[in-house]
Amino acid sequence: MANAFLARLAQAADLGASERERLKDLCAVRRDIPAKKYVLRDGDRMAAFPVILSGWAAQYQILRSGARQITRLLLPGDAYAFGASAEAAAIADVITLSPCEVAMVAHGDMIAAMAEFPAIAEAVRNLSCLENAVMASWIVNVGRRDALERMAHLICEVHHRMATIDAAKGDQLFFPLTQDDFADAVGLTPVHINRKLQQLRQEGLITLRSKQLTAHDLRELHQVAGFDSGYLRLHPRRPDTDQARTSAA
Amino acid sequence: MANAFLARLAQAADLGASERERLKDLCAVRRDIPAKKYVLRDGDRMAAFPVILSGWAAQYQILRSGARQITRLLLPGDAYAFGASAEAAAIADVITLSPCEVAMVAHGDMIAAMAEFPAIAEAVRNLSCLENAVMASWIVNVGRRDALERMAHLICEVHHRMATIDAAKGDQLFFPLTQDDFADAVGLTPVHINRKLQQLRQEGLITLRSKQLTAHDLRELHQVAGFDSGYLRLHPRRPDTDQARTSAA
DNA sequence: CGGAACATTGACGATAATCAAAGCGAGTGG
DNA sequence: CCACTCGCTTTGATTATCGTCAATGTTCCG
Repeated sequence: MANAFLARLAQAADLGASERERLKDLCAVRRDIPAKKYVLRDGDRMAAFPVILSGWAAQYQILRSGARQITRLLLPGDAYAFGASAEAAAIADVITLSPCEVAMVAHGDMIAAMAEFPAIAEAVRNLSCLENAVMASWIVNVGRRDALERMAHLICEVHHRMATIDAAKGDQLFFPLTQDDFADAVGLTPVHINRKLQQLRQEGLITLRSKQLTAHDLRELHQVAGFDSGYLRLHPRRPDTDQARTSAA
Repeated sequence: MANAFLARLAQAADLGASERERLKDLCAVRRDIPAKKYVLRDGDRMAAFPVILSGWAAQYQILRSGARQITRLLLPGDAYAFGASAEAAAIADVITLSPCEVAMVAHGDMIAAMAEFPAIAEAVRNLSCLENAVMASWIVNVGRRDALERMAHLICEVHHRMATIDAAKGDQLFFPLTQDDFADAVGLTPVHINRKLQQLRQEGLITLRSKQLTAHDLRELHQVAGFDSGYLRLHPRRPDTDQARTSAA
């Protein structure tokens, strides 16, 4: 499998051969990290930022009360705070949810690459915009959907993202979230997650066993979740509309 | 008052005179928009993105059920989706919450400015990182805090942000949110907002009348909210630590 | 003065949290 | 190879926060 990070950036902007070469070099330093281990601890002043090459990780916060809220899932190809200054980035904790292979990209190297190749800078900007869109959708999810919808929506999002990077076999995907993790991602309690998960199973929507999730009726799951994948597309309708226009003219 | 957008970018990176000149030119096209009017409708393919120069606006989403969730408050100096490609940005609705003066910055002009001045590109990247941090804190807010804490936290955030741009007179600030708006920002119902607002008043924490908010005990309000302004700082402790180090050496 | 938007109140209901205990399953060490 | 543990899942009973519905007040503005 090719470098997930490179693939991701290539989706976000048109990269030439030299851009690709350069990006490949950036991911030279790699680490293997087991599940449930820190990738990043709050307060780390980072000279390099982590890029997930395989596995799942999560960015989260812990409150005084001890409650945890996951604010972002990092799937293969995702990066934490790339491009931002080391100071601005030293905010969140990042933990692995499954064994992960992560690349540490030196901050200065990335800046240099962006300066040299405008296409890389553009890709980073677009990816950052996508990140924002995903976080906005999480706010909506947690703020305005009930338990079942929330869970269904997260599953839809994750399935779509995994499919985008060819990490889903049809309607099946690796889903390493513990019920506790799931709860912390959608702002519910593990107990409630458990009950609603049973409902999703009883309604024949999903199967989830030993970190393997199957969506039996994706159409219906989208319906339940109120899921619309539009916000996950980096170039909505660019190919079609452009074509449509030229053929119409 | 100087251009709020320029001031914002200047906070995010060190800008020279020429950078400032260029940025000033970018905000040439301005519009005055009354309260509760669209700044941007979903699907608008944007050749320019809006920058709020004065007033409050909000980015939001509406669900099938009709429920609305505000995903981001745009205060003076904030911009929507700057730097991102027009396609990637055409996702959300933006509406004014008070009368606003907004500048429309041409997308190509911004790209050009970033290409020409690395400091501007850096500022944009850092601001984008800040945006992310704020959205993450919203996810935490809506996901893991109860009604009173949520409301207190939003007030703290907004107060801090307004203070940063010199738009707060001490513990007083312009707060144009309707109780409906407030509800949609923190994922509650207007009725519940009303009741908890009374509690905040009874406990002597705030006064809120005719869009004017006063925080009588900011310390205590922070306490209630579990608010820590760290995530809103673009350059956490850069001045101090650098100084500390040089003096220690 | 009249109306519209916004704020407030009350009664009731529902979704999700809490508390506590028991079951299950995979990996470990004896 | 079997008991043992530890992390995770499941279940039940009870509670509480917040939502819903509906009516009444209030303020602002033309």
